[in-house]
Formats: sequence, structure tokens, C-alpha cells
Amino acid sequence: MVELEKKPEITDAEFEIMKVLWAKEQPLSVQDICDELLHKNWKYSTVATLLGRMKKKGIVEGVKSGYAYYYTPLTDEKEYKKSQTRKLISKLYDGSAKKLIASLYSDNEMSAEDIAELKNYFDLN
Amino acid sequence: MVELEKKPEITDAEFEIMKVLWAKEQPLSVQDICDELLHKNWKYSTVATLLGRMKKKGIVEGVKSGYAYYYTPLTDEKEYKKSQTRKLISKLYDGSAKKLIASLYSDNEMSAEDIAELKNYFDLN
DNA sequence: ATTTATATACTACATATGTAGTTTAAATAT
DNA sequence: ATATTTAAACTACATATGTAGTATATAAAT
Repeated sequence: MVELEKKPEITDAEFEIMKVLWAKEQPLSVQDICDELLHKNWKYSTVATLLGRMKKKGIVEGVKSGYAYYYTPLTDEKEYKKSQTRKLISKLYDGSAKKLIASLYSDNEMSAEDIAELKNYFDLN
Repeated sequence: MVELEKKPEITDAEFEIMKVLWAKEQPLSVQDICDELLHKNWKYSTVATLLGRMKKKGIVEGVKSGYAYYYTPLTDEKEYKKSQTRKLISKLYDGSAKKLIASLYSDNEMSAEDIAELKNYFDLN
């Protein structure tokens, strides 16, 4: 019986790295990633540890090019967002996107322009 | 300098308990909660441990009535949903509810009826 | 009064996560 | 060739989380 591969979780710290990998559309070294995450003030070894865990989880792939490894995301950004969003909807809105949207609307999370734009958008498609 | 109380996190297991507390609108004992969570197959002591942690975090309050403690949620369900939703929106949709909704729409997460209903709903208010 | 059931308090332990130090090997600079 | 930089690999450690066992006090049943 084949184990159903459940999508590995991406932790908050790992997500920061994923964002960098998604943004730069090319394999990056640990150092490259550190450079993109200066604001995080993470030590090189912190980023290296995270990437090691991520490789193990299968959310990134590391290819050795010359001396160092270069990492690429194996998880698709769009898919990830979709699945996280679905997860929230099923956890908090009975699985109904409509309920979520209605809540956003009644909680005033959108401007009048946003709403107008959405109505338009819904109409056009 | 007063510590800015940041909202304590509610873990997945704790959330199951919160759901029970939110649903039954009265203080519940550990046993009551176990009874509502039969499907989880949690040991009494598991639920007790969780409630202890939750009390410490300040997300529930326990009042001793006679022999046992009876727990009440201190975190409001609506508020919690709102804040979790906002968190997701800022993490994945640049803080824009509109972007989230547009994604839901283009990812076909709603039926035609849902969309029609929403348009209507937006119009009426 | 003694047994039995129940509740709390405390302890335990594996895995996950955030964060980083250290060792070792290889590349580069002088 | 030797010193220096850099990368990877390994180790470390605190806190969080899921899950539960055990000891102790107390109430209820007989």
C-alpha cells in the first residue's frame, strides 16, 4: 500500500525562503538567499539548516554546481496559495468560499472601489 | 513599557476544543469536552493538558464550580476568524482581500450560483 | 468507614520549529 | 605552498505541540 504523500508543511521561517526562491526565478545558493534576507538577520547556518530541512521535506531541490548547492523550489507558489486558502476556508468557513467572501464584505475588509471592481470583474468573465 | 500582548496562538488541537466551547454556549468541564470530541479519541488527560495550556495562554478561563472546573472561551470566535483571515490575506495576497477574492474566482472555487448570489448581496447592501 | 469513581496536578516524551555554533573540506588569494 | 575564505555537514538547544501516564485529593456509592 503506497503511502499517500501528504503535502509537507512549510513553516513560517521556511516560507520566507520560499518567497525568495519564488521571486528570483533561478537556483540560488545559501549565500544568495542570505543576501536577499538581510532584513531577517539570519545567520548563514540558520539558512543552511532551513534549506537542509526543506530539501528533506521535498519542498526544494538542491543541485550542486561546482562547489556549492543551488536551490530551486519544488512547490509551486500558486498551488501553495490555493491549498493554504482552501485549508483556511474549510477550517473557518465550512468549506464555502462564498461564506468567506460574505464575511470579508460585512467585516468591511474592502473599499467601495474594490467591491465595484469585483462586481465588474465577475460580470465580465 | 507595557508589553504589547500579542494574541496567543491557538494550535490545531486547541482549536478543536475551542470549537466545542464556542458551540455549546456554556461553561464545560473536561469530561463534557471529551464527550463532545469522541471522534478525536483523545484521552481525558490529553484534553486536560490542552485546557491547562489554553488557560495559561489566556484563551479560556476555568471557573471551579463544586468539584470540577468549567471552561469558557475568552477568545471570540468571530474575532478569531477575522484575524486568521487577515493573517492569510497579508501573508499570501499582499493584504488585499480583493486579490484573494479574484483568485477564488479565477480558480473556480465558486459555483455560478455562488457568484450570482454574491453580486446580488453586494448590490443590496 | 471503606471502596470506587472522578477531577486536578504533575510528569513525560517524541517530533517540530526557530536559531545558531563547530568541524571539516575545498577553493582562492598571496 | 600556506593562509584565508567559503560551503557543507553535523551538532546543539530552547520552546511549542501532540499525546498521554501517574499521583493525589475528593466525592459518591455501598
